[in-house]
Amino acid sequence: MPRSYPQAKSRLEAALQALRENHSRVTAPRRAILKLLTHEHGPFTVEEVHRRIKNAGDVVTVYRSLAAMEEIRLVRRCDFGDGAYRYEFNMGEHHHHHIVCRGCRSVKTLDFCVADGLERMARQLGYANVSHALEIFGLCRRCQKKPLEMAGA
Amino acid sequence: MPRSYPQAKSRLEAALQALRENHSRVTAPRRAILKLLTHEHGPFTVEEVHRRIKNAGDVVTVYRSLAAMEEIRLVRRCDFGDGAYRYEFNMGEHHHHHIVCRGCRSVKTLDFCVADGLERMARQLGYANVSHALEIFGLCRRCQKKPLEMAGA
DNA sequence: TATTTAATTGCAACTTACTTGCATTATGAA
DNA sequence: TTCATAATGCAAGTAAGTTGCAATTAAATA
Ligand SMILES: [Mn+2]
Ligand SMILES: [Mn+2]
Ligand SMILES: [Zn+2]
Ligand SMILES: [Zn+2]
Repeated sequence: MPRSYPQAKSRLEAALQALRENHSRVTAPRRAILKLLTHEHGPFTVEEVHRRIKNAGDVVTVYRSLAAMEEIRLVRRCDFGDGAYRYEFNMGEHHHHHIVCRGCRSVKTLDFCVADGLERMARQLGYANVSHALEIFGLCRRCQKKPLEMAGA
Repeated sequence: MPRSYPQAKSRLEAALQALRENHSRVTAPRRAILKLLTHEHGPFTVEEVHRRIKNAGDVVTVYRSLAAMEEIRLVRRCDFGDGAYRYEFNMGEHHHHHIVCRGCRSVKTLDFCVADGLERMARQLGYANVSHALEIFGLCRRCQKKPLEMAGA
């Protein structure tokens, strides 16, 4: 059971407010999606969000809602390279990176970034609008003990 | 016109040899694929490889060939997050990273890595088989001058 | 060189994550 | 309450990539 965030409720309220301020509307599916994202550790795939929520509506709604939330910077999308994007709540907080288990897809957060220097370098080379994607992959302890097929290695 | 690599011919020969040593077979499609990858700067999508090569056979063959070559470490796959994997020749060389233009998908190579420390950290946390993915994104100078739709921003 | 084995290919069908069009519903501003 | 328009649901469409299988062919071996 993932532990819920402290301040989850106020984060939820702030997120709903941000929706309103962006000419978006607060609907039952969006409320449910944001409740999950603010209360539990992600990131989550669209399918996971949809599965875990009552009132999330159609999957298409989850796709569209998360895309809209990304636009207005309520959530971040990340790519673990396994064919499904994942979303996590991030409302203006500093970005971070993950160690992702290739077996169970569990995630450890790395709360700092080593790519600032690279971004600066890219800007010096003339690039605008610079960003980066960084994920660490490995097999977690638990998955190392399981037979390989289960661990997905 | 991309400039061709020095030593391209011997790299190609070495690659074909590596295929043989791995109980793989040297076929016309594979020869053509490796000729492209050793002679021109990548990385390339499967579609690009297929389009630019006579004798590359069916696209499925390109998919399967590149997958096989990745298995035996002749090529590396990278993910620019735009829906199509890309492959570049890399036969035991040190890995590197890229600055990728979000407009034209042109690539600048960064011949060093800043994630070694993170990998070490992951191993200390108990992860095995650690690796990472890192790409820098931006809009290159040329694309900054184009209208936004063209630049894909 | 001829034989044999197993890797590779081509084709068509399939999967999967995600997108789009459109008619209907419902939010929230006026 | 009215009303403009944002969001939704459903169905259909994309697009990258995978898979099954029969036919082909590289290359090991006789
Ligand atoms: Mn995170
Ligand atoms: Mn490269
Ligand atoms: Zn694990
Ligand atoms: Zn560009």
